[in-house]
Amino acid sequence: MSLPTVTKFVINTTQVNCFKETCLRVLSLCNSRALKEGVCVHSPITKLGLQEDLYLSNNLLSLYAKCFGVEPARHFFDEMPDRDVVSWTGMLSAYVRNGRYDEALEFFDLMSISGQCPNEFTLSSVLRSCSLLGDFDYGTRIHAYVIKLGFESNQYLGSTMIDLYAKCGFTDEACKIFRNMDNRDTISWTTIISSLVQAEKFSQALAHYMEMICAGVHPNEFTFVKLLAAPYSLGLNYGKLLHAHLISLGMRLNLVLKTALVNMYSKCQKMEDAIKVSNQTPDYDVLLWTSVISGFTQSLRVTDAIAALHEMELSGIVPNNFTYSSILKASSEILSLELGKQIHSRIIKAGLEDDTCAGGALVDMYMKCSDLAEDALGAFRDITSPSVITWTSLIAGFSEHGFEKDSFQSFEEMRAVGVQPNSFTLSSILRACSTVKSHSQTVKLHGLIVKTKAGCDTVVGNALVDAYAALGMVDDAWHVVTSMIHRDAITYTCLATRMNQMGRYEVALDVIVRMHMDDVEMDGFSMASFLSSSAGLAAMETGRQLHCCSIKAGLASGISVSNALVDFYGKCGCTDDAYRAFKGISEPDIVSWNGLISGLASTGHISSALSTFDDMRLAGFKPDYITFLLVLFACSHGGLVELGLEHFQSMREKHEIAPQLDHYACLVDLLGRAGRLEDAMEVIMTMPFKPDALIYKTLLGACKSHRNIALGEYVARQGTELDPSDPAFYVLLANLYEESGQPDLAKSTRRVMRERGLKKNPGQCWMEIRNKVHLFNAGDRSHPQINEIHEKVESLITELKNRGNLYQDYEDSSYHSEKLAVAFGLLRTPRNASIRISKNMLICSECHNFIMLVTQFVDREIIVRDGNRLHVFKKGECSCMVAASLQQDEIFHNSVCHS
DNA sequence: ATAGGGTTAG
Repeated sequence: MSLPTVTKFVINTTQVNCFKETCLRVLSLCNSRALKEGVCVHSPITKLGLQEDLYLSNNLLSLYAKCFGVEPARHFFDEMPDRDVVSWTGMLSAYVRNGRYDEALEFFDLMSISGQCPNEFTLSSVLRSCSLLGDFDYGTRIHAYVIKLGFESNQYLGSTMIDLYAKCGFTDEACKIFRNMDNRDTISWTTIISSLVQAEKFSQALAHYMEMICAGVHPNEFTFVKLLAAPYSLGLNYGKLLHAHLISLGMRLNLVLKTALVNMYSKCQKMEDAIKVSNQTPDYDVLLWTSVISGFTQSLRVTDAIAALHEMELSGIVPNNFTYSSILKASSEILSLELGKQIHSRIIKAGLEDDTCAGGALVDMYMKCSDLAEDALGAFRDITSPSVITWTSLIAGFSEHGFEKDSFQSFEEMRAVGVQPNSFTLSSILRACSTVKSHSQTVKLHGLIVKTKAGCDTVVGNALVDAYAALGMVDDAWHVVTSMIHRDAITYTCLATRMNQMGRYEVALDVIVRMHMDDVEMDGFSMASFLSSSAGLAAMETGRQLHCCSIKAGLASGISVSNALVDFYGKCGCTDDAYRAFKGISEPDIVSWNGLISGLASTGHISSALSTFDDMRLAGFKPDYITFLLVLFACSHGGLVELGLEHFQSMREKHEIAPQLDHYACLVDLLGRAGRLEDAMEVIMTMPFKPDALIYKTLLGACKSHRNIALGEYVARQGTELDPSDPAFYVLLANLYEESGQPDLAKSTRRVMRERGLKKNPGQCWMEIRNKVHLFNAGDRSHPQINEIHEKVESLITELKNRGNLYQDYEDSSYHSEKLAVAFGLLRTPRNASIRISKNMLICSECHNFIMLVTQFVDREIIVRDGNRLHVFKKGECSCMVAASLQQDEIFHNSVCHS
C-alpha cells in the first residue's frame, strides 16, 4: 500500500472528521521510511486545532516514539494538554522498548503521583522492566497492584509475572503462578518451560512440555527453541525426540529454530547432524554461522571452523564480534598463535579491537597461545572499556603463566578503575594465591569475599578452601567449608589433595566421612585423591573398598581413577593387581605408564620396570620428566650404573627433555650407591643448577655407605651451610664416623648438633589395624593400640634376633615397637613410611614390603614356601604378591636362609 | 501488551 501524503490530503478535503480518519491511517502506516520521505502530520493537526483530540494525540505520541526515539516522544508527551492512561502507557512502553527500564520505572512513579490509574497494558510494561532489571521488590509491589486491580487472571500479565519470578531466581513461585492460571495458552506454557530451562531444571521443563501436549495445547517454534537447550544435559536422545516431534507437527523451520537445532546437535558433538539441519533451508544469518563455527570449535574441528568462516564471508555475511570470539577460541584450542594473529588483524580491519567480546577473546587467545605476556597486554590495552570478563581473562592468564605478581597487580588495577570482581575473578585470583601460597593475599581476599557475600558461590568457596589448604591452614579451610551454603565433590577433593601433598594421608581419608555426612557423592577426581591417600598409607583395606565403590559408582573406568588404582596397588606392593588395573585401561596415558613403572621399580622389580619402559616407547608414548625420574630410580636401585648413565644422556639427546635438579639428584644417587663418589661430586659441581640440601644429603648418605670420611665431611659442610637447620647432615655424618671406627668424632658431632638446638625429626608411621589407619609418633606411648603393636613387633624382633638376622642398624638399640616401625620405614628413604599389619604380616609401603626387609637381613637370598611351591627371593628383589598371600609364621618357619 | 537463536573469564 502506498502512503497518502498529507499535503495532497489538505488540498482535497475540507471535512475534519475525514481528515482525522486519514491522519490515523497515515499514522498507522508511518514508519521511519515514511518519515524520511518527509511526511509530517503533526503541523496540520496543530493548525486545525486538533491537538486536544486525545485519540489522535496518543497515536501521534506513539509515532514520535517509534520514529524519533524516546526524547522527542517525551517532549511531545510533556506538551500534551490532556493525558489519559493510554498516553502514559504509550510513553512508558517507549522507555521499555528502548531498554531504558530504570527510567520506565521512574516514569511509572510519576504516573502514580499524577493520580492516573494504570491498566493491564501499563502493568505489563512495568513488570517487564522489573523482570529485565531483576528488581524483585518493585516487581512484587506491581504483583500486588495486579491483584488489587483485579487483573490476576489476565493471561498476558500471568506470563509476564512467570517471567519476572523466574528471572529473579524464584522458579518455584513462577510455577505456582502458572499452576494458578485458569487460561493457559501456548505462550504461558512456553514461558514456564523457558523459565525452567533457564533455571537448568531440564527434566522439569520436559515434563511440562509433555503435560502441555497432553493438555491439548499446541507448541510453536518459540516452545521448541528454548526446549532444545535441555538435551545438552539430558542426552542426545531427548534432542532427537524433540526434533522428530517438531517435524511431525509440521513446524516451520525458521532461522531461530534452525539455530537452536544446530546448537543442540553441536553441543551433543553431532556436527554432521547440525550441518544437515542448517542446510535444510537456504536462510543463513550471522547468528546461525556463529553457531556452526562455535560447534566446530567445541568438537575441536578447527579446520572446519575456519572453512565455515570462509564460506560465511563468501556468501556475503559479515562476521561480528561473537563470530570472531568463537574462531579465536578455536585458535586457543590448538594453541595456534599464527591463526590467532590472523584473526587479530581481521578484527582490527573490522574495527572491533575495542569490543569487549572480541577483544576479550583476543586477550584470552594471547594468554593461551603466546609466551609473551606483552601480546595479551597489548590486546587488552586496545579495549576501550574492559569488562569484568576481560579483566578476568587477563588475571587468570597471568596466574596460569606463572606471573602471579602481575595477577595480583591487575586485580588491584581493576578495582582501582571501579570494576567489581565477580565470582570468576575471585576464583582466578584465589588460584594464584594457592600457587604462591600467599597468606596475606588469601586473608585479604577472604575479607573481600565475606564483605561481598561472594562465598555463596561454590566455585569461589572451593577456591578459598584450596588457598587455605595450600597454606597448610587446615582449620581455616574447614571453617570456610562449614560456612559454605553448598559444597560439592570439588570442595572435598581440594582438601584431600592438599592433605595428600602435605603427607597427611590419614587426615585426607577422614574427609570421606565428612563428605558422606554432607550427602556429597564422590566423583572420579575425589576417588582418585582418596585412592592416592590410601596408596600413601599402603592402606590396603581402605583402598580395596574404594576400588569396590568406584566400580559400583561406575567411576572405575575413568582415566584418573584407573591411574590412581595402578598407583595404589603398586605402592602397596600388589604388583599383579597394579598390572591388572593397568591392563583394564582402554587407552592408557603417560600417567598410567608412569604409574606401572613406578609400582614395579619401587617393589624391586627392576628388570620388569625397565622392560615396561621399553613397552611404553614401543606403544608410541614419549617418556616425560617423571618417566625418567623412575627409570633413573630403577637403575640406581638395581645397581645398573652404566644403563642409568645411558638413559640420563638420552634424555637430552634423544628425547629433548632437559634434566632438572631432581634428575641430577637421581644421578648422584646412582653414582653414589655404586661407590663412584668422586663422579657424583663432579656431577654436583658441573650441573646447571644450584645444589639443594637434598642432593648433598643423598651424596652424604652414599659417603656413609662407602665410608668416605674426607668427602663426607666436605659434603656435610656444604649442606649445613645451605640449610643450617637440617639435622640430617649431623646425623648422617655422625653415623659415618661411627661406622668408620671414629666414635669420638661421632659423639662430638652429635654434641654440636644439640648445641645448635637441632633435634632429629621424630619419625612417624601409620599402621592399619583392623581396617583403621593409626598414626604414631616415635616415642608416643599413649596410643590405645600401642600394646597390641608392641607385642606383635616385639615378637618379630625376638624372632629376627634368634635367627641372627636383625639388620645391624637396629641390633644394638633397644628399639621399641613403634620406633622399629619407623625404622622399617626409614630403611630406604628418610621420608615417612607406613607399615601395615595384616594377617600377622608387616608390610611397609616405602621399603617395598616385608619380604624386602627380610632379604635385607640376609646376604644373598631366602626361600619361602607357599603351600607346595617354593619361592626364591634374591637380595634386593622381591615378589610382593606372593608375600601378601603368606602368613608371617610361614615365612619364618619355612624359610631357609643361605648365608 | 505476554514467549525465541550465536560470544569471551573459573
